[in-house]
Amino acid sequence: MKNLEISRIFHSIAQILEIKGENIFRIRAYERAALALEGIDNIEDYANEDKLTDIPGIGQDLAAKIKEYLSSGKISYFEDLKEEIPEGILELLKVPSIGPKTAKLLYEKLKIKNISMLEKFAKEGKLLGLEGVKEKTVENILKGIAIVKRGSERLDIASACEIADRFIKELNSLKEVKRIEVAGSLRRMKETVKDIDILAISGKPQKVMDAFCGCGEVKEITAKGITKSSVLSKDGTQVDLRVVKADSFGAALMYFTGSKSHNIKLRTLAVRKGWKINEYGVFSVKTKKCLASKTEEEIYDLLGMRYIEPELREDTGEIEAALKNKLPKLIQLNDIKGDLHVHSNYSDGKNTIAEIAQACKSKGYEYVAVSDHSEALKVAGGLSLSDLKRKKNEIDKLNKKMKNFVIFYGSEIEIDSSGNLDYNNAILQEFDFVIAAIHSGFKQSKEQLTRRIVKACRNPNVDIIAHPTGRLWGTRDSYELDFEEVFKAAKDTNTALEINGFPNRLDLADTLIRAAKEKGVKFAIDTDSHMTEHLDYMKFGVAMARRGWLQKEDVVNTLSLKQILKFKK
DNA sequence: GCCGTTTTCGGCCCGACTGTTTTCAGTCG
Repeated sequence: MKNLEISRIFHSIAQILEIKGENIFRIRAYERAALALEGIDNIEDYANEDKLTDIPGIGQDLAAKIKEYLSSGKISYFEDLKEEIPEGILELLKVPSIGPKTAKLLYEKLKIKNISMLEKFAKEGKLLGLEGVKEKTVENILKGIAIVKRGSERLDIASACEIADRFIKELNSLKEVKRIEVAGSLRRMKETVKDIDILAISGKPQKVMDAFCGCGEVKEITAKGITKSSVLSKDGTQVDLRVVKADSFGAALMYFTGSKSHNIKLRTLAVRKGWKINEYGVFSVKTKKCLASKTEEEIYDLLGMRYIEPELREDTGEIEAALKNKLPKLIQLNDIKGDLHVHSNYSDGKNTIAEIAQACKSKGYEYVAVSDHSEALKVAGGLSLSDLKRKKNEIDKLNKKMKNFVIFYGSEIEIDSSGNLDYNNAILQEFDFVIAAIHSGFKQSKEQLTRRIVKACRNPNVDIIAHPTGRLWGTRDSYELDFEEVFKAAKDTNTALEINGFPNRLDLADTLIRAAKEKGVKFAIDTDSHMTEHLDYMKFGVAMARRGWLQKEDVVNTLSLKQILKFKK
């Protein structure tokens, strides 16, 4: 992903400039641009159409640097900067409690160039002579190094939800807590999160803070104040709690939900109107009077815009859309009428088809497609032709017994290395739903992988492409695809692209969903369940769809039983 | 370095907590 490579370089440039003590606004411009680029998956399209400066935060200068990187793989300005400040010093900034000023001090006074040198110096007491450094600072640096060493992996959304729930449950039992909510990137439902933010209402913040820091889940307290504290949970996740009064809950929730760039843009808009936004409310600069604070709705309303759902708050056009009253009406969990990608014990799933059907029915669904692996995927118990026959018979029998619910006979079919499907067309025609997927040959070229998926779309029996980019969080990166080609093929052949709700997949990614939607592609939100408990992952799939600005109409499994029969090929 | 209902210059979001100071700079979100 070129956009992420450039984003990282801009971020590094900002850090080097900060160490050099350059103009803070120039530094912010690089940081802002780095953030903006994270959300642009088709940066080459912007460059080719000469539209780079359409991206907020990208002007003439940065556009030229992006073009330079796309054509040469380098940004000469960055190469020059690295001559001045060794790149290794940026490593020091990863240590919590070390920022640019400290990094500069460590490099200039002691020639410390990396974390292992820093650890050695700290343990030998050699940092103590430095200006403003005493025992406590050294202690914090060593703690910080321990945190970096433990690894900075981001938490998957499901684990983060579990940790947050445990804290919230414990705090909610206090009579001093009037209300408590998750905020931060978890409320925005980002695929992975770095830390967990929790916001509470209470008139007795000190009591709440004491309870929070004393939670059974807490391993270490990193900061404890009257209204704000940070702890590390037993599994090493940072959890922040902020306590405010009921009057400022809306403003605090907004501030604490972010994203940072969303907040900055709102605050900038407010400044132009002679207002100031902080976590306590919107205030008139002149009269100091509070104009709105209790709910998020009244704040957005005051700013002259529609309420913006948390999943959209990334400063990728949602504020402009809200001002023009052009926000989409986002899909909701209860719009979903069925799950089209579920594994049974015929392949590598745990439950019987009857159990799956019952669980789906009790969720209020009208249908489920039991789509086990195809024969080639032996490791996952892919079904032979005789298995298929047995499975079809069982489904037919169950369907005769079930009322107001239908089990579809489905399969998740292997796309082989040249784009052919595992079963022949005569067998494929038998299925109610065919989901095609790549599970091997990830290292092929972008062209080969694209051709495989496009070929699968063109097969008249294929209804859905499962987990289209194959990424597994923390294990495997996406394989490379020409998305323009894939989206076009999906649109032209009326093949839905899957949004896979399984927490370590969540694939397609939100930015790609949005790009595909603009090309007119339809989607299926599935769970890829391997046991009935996994059916709950639908909420994560729907969250990704919402982050991709999808409406009910964009998603095929919001269709009623009658309607979806018309969709499938 | 970006940006514009204060438009080509002169602004640029805002506050809590910590450690080391004795009023504040640095870090973080």
